[in-house]
Amino acid sequence: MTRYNVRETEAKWQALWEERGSFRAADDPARPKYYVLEMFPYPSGRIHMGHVRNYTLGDIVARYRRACGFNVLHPMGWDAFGMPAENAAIEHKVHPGKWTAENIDTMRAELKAMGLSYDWSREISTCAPEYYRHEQKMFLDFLAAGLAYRKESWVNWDPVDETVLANEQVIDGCGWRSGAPVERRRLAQWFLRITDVADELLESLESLERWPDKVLVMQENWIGRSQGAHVSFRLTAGPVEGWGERIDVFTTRPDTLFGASFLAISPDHPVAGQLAASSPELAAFIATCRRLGTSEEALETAEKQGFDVGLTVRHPFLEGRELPVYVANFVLMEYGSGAVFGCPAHDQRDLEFAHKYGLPVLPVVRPEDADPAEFAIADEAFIGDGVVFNSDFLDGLPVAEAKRAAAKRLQETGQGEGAVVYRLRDWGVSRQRYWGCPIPVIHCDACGLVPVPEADLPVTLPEDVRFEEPGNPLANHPTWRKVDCPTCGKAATRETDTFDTFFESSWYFARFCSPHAEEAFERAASEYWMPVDQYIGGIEHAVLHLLYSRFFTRALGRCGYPIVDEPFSGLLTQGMVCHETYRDADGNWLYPNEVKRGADDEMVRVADGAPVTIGRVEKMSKSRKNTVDPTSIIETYGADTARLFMLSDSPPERDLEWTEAGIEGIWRFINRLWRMMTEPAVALPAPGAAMPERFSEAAAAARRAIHKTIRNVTDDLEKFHFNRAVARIRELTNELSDLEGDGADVAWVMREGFEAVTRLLGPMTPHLAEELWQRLGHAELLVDTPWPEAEAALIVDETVTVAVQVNGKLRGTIVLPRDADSAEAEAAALALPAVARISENRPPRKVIVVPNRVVNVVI
RNA sequence: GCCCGCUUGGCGGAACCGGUAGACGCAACGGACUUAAAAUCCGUUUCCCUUCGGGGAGUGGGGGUUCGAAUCCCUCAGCGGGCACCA
Repeated sequence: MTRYNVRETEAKWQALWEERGSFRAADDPARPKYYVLEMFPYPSGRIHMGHVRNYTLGDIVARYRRACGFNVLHPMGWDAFGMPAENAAIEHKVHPGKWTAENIDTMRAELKAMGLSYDWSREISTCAPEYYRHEQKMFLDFLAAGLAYRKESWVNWDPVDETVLANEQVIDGCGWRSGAPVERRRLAQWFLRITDVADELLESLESLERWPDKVLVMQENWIGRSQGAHVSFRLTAGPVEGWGERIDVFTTRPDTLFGASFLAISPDHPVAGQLAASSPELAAFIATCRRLGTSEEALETAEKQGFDVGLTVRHPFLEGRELPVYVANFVLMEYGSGAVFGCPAHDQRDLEFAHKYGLPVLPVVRPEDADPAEFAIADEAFIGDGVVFNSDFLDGLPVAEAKRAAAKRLQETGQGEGAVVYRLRDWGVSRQRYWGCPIPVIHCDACGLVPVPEADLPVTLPEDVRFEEPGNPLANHPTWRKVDCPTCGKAATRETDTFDTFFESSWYFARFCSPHAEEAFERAASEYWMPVDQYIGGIEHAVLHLLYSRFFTRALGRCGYPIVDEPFSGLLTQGMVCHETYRDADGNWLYPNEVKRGADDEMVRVADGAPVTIGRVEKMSKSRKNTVDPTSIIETYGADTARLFMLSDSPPERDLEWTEAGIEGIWRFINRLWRMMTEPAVALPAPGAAMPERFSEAAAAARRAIHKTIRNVTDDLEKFHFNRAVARIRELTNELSDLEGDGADVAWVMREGFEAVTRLLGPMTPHLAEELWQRLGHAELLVDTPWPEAEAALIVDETVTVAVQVNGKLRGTIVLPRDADSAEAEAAALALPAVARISENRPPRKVIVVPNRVVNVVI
C-alpha cells in the first residue's frame, strides 16, 4: 500500500502552481472580477493559528470563486509599521527595519507552505518608502482639503509606550497594546476630520448587506448619533473675560427646558478655567476632578460633585427665571459643547445633583393618565414618554412634538436650534514613535506649519537611531529634524510625530489593485477591482480598522483619488482559535506539547510524569501557553490537514477549539481518501469514458447522492457553511465506500464519485485534490478545472419518505412517489397499522398533508 | 444601566420558510484482523422503561400561538460581546 506522502506532494504542487503563475491576477475588464482579501498580518515573528484560520477561510473563497470562472484577486502583504519592532530594537538591539524584514521572510515562507493561492507578485509592505510616500501625499491632500488639522487637546497618553492613543485604542482605561492605565495630557496633535463624514458613515451602514449585523450595530453605537438642540444661555452679569456672554449647551430633551434648574459646565470648559484664575477654591476643585481619571471604577465610585461658581444665566423662555452655574465633575468637555442644563425631574443624575445641592425639582412631563395636581417626583426621575405641562407654549404636547416646538422657538428667538451631535470624535493620528510613517510637515518659526513640498516626498526615516533613551527616537535624533523651511529658507524643524499605524491599513486594500503603479491608485485598476467583494478577519477590528477605512475611502474620494466610498462589500468575521489550558501543581502554565495523557487517563507532564490540571478552553495566547505552532503541525500532518480541520469543526464566525484528536481525525480521513482512490475496489474506466446505458439500483442511488452533494456543497460554500460542506463530502465518501458491485456501471459511478469528491475538496485541501486529480488520469491541473455542476435530473428523488404523525407525534413513515397527491398520502398514512392502533379505528377529525414532508392525523 | 447575540447527547456541531431532532465528526464501548500493539475494518452510542413488538420523555426553566415549535411570541435564568458620568 502506498502511503500518502504529504511533504513531497505539497511541495510539488506548490512549486508547480508558482511556476505556472496559477494565481496571478491580470486586469481583464472582459471577465467578471472577484476580490477576496484577508486582513493582512503584522509581521510579529511567526504565523499563529489565528492566521491559519483567517487565511484558510480566504483561500477557500478564492479557489472556489476561481473555479466558478471569476477573475480572482487574492493578494497578501504586511502591515509592517508598529510598536513591537521598536520593542525588539530596545530589547535585542536590532534595527526595527531589519527585525521586520526578517519576520516577513519567515512568515512568507510559512504562508507559502500553507498552499495559499496568493498572487505574490502584488505583495506590499507598508514600511517601504514606495508605499508610505503615497500616504504622505494623501495627508498633504487632506491638509489642503481641510480634512487634516492640528490642535492642542487632551490626549490619552500611554506611559509605557510613551505615545498617544486614539479613543478606540483605549480599552477599559488601559492602552490596547501595553495594558497600562492611560493618563491625560495636553499636547498638540494631528487629527483627521472623521466627524465630517459621521452622518454618511452612519447612513451608509444600511447599504452593507453582506456585513454581520453585530458589526453594523457596533459601528452605529460608536458613531453614536444624538438628535437634540443647542441652547444658548445668556449670563446675567455680563460677559466672562476672554469668553463672551453666552454658555451653549447641548440637550436631547429641549422639551424639558421649563424644568431646568441649573447649568453645569465641564471642569475643562474655558469658562471654568477663566473663573479658576481668580478663585483658588475653584482651581482646587478642578484639579480634584482631573485627578479622578477616566477608569471605570473611578467613574462608578465617584460621587457627582459640583462647584457653584457664583454666576447665573437667564432661562431662554422664562422672563425673570435665573439658573445657577456649576462646574460639575460629570460633564465631559469632549461631548456636545461641554455644558449641560440640569432638569432634575427628568434625569436621574440631575435629580441626585439637585438633592445634594438643594436645587428645585420642577416636573414638566407626566404620564398621560397621571393627574397633574398629584404628579410629583420623589427619588426617581420620570424619563418616560408623556405629556408636557407647566411649560407655557409646550403645555399639552406629547414629548416628541414638544421637542420640535421647543427647537423651533429657540431658533425663532435666536437662542439656539435643533442639532445633531455625535459620540464619534476626530481621529488623532499623531504617534510619538520612530517606526511609523513620518508626518510630512515642517515647523518654521516664521511661516508656521509648512507642508513638505510634493517634490521632496517621501520623507524617509533615518537609519541611525538610538532607542536607549525613552520617548521618540526621531525627536532625539541629532540631525534628522533640522531642515530649511521650504517657504522662507530659514532654519526650521521637521515634525517628529509619525502616523498611527491604522493609517497604513486604511488604504492598503486599494493599493493591491495597482501595487507597483507610480500613483497611489491606477484609475482603471481601482475601478475594475474595487470594492473588495469579500473581506475576512477578526471581530476585534469591527470598529477601529473598518471604520477608519470607510472614512479614508471617502476622504480620498473628496481629494480626487479614484476610489469607491465603501471599500468592503462583504465582510466575514471569524471566531478565535482556542485550546485547553494546562498548569502544573505550582500553578505554572504548560504548553500542550509539554503534557500528555498518562496511565489513568489523567494528564501528566511529559518531562517527569507530574500531575497536570486541565483548565478552561481559552483563546490561544502566549501568556497562557495554550498555543500550538502551525508550522510544526504542517510539518507533521501537512497543510491540507490543518486547513481541513480549520473548516470542519465549527462555523467560521464561531470560536474553534483546536484539539489533537480533531487533527488526528482529519489526518485519518485524508489517508482514507487516498487509499480509496489510489486503490479502488473496482478498476475505474478511463477519464471521460462513455456513460453506461443502465445503472443498477445501488449505482443509480449513488449517482443521486453524488449530484446532491455537488449541489449542497456548492450551496454551503456560497453561504460560508464550510463545516457543513465538509460533513457532506464525508457523507458522500461513506456512501461511495459502501457501494458494492463489480459491474461497469458501478465502476463508472465510482469514478464519477471520486472525481466529484476531489473537485469539491479542491478549495479545502488543494494539494491532496491536485494529486488525486492527476492520479485519476487528468492531464489538466485541478486549479484550472471548472467547478462541477450537478445534474438537475439527479437531485430530485423519484420517491420520498414521508413522516406520519398522530396528533403531532411521529408514529411511522411511508414511502410515496414524489409529489403524490394528498388523497394518496392520506390513504397510505391511515393504512399504517400504528395509526390504526392508536386511533382505535375512530375516524380522524382532520388530516393535514404537507406534500413530500408529513401527514398529521388529528384524532 | 443601555444595546446586541447565544443556550441542542459525554464533546464540537447538523436540522432550509414552523413539518421524521441529533447529519457529519470527536470521544467511549463491543467485535474482526494480529503472537501483541499500531494501523485498518465491522458494529453500538440522547435518556428512561420494555414481555424486544414497542412505549415514554427530550433542544436552559416556565407559559403561549399552532394540526404540528429547537425554530414564532411572552417571561425568567445563565453565558458571551459591544457601549457607557454621552447631556
